Amino acid sequence: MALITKAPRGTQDVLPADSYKWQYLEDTAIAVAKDFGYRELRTPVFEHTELFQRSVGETTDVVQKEMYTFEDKGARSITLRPEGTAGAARALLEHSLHAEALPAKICYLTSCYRYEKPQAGRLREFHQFGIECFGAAEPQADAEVISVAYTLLETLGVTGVKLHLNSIGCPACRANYHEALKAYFEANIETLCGTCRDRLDRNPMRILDCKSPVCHELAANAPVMLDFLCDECAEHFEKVKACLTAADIAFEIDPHIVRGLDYYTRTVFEFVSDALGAQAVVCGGGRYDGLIEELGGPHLPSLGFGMGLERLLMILEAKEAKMPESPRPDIYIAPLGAGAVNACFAMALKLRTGGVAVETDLVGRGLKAQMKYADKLRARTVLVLGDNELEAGVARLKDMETGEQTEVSLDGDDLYTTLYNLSLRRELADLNDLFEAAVEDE
RNA sequence: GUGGGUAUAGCGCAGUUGGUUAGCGCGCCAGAUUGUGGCUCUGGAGGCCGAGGGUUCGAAUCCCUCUAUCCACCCCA
Repeated sequence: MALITKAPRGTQDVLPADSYKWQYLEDTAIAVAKDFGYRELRTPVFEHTELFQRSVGETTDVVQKEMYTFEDKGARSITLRPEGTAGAARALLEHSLHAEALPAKICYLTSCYRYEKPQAGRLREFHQFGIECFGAAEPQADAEVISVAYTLLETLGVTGVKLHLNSIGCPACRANYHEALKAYFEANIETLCGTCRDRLDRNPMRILDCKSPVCHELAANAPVMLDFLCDECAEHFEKVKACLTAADIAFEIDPHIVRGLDYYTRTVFEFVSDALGAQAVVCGGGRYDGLIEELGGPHLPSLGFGMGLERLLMILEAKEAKMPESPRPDIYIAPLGAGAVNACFAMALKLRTGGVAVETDLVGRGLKAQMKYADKLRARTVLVLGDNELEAGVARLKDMETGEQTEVSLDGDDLYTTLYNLSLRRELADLNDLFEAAVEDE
């Protein structure tokens, strides 16, 4: 296929047949965040390149090889955001949001861009829901942020997801640990696989995760980060765990979690799904107590998470979680004969203004074809309007599920009332379904 | 960046050791039913067989190159 009719590599269109699912995800995420006091922040798709170099970290893969960076016509180096936290932190400082009551709690829905090789659950343009809690040092903040992700997943009916938790300490205890880890692996350097020898300098903690059997065996006896935490970090971690336990949020300690962005400190966590293949992390986040200072702001201990929306949707579909139905017309109005066209148009407009979803003919189909079309659209009802009906002022409204026809008057609000009653009955039925589902869950 | 699989109609697929006009299912359009959908039947439209090059009398089929896509490594959401 010619390039001109092909979306760029690693990007996806959300088609009209699926967009309602995205609206559902986004609406639910924002609603849950709102209950926890997180208000939406919108930041630009692109930022100054330096922002990401400083916050994400010069040595990370994301900065070194995955950013979409270009020079604009004013000779500025610009980068499409590879993640959401940096822009949020920048906006916080630029508008002094931290000068208002602390903590500053924000959430966002953003597209992110990374030049990677696409595979299952990994795109070059992907979408994140995220939250950030700026200026909250207490362990309850860690638990709260985690509980937002937890609650969202619960609300969406996601199953098969586990919370993995770790603490990577502060820069001081982490340095000690890295030394111990390096010493351990260097003593066994001949046994390590090729990739792990490379990792030794850059990110020794990655070796713990290596799939090669030799490295795996070595890793089993390697020193564990949690043993190297300083007193403050250890205490903080204990309190986070206690807080989660008190709230019945299950977690498992996973000493292998290593966030790939430099700004993380202390608590790090991942929500891992069993439905995703190799890219199993649907949500990842943690604490970043040093980031705001790094960007020239005050000392402002903070934390947050990012949740991959494409991955989230993949899970919902794999697990066949309950989602709303795709939208459908309440009524299809079929004009019959040239004389009825304008009357149909006027009636459609009047109903639409009153909040009814109406479809009518735009392509000159015959009646039979219109019925088929209405069926395809899954219209709940059909009203045929021809000369007879217009003259009599009365038409028959057909219920497309039962085939039953009800007489309605065309003048006055008879039709509107009938449709209203139908939709009311429908809503009551939906409520009933919800109720029954809730009872089943008990 | 490294590896492996795949590429035929809008979608899902068949196409035998190379052989004449490339098929099937679903979907789309129309008719059977002159004012009523779903079921059935009939007909129709829709393809540079991913792109370029090569071998051959002849290529969807064999060879080479490229591209796209999927999966995995790596990395992360």
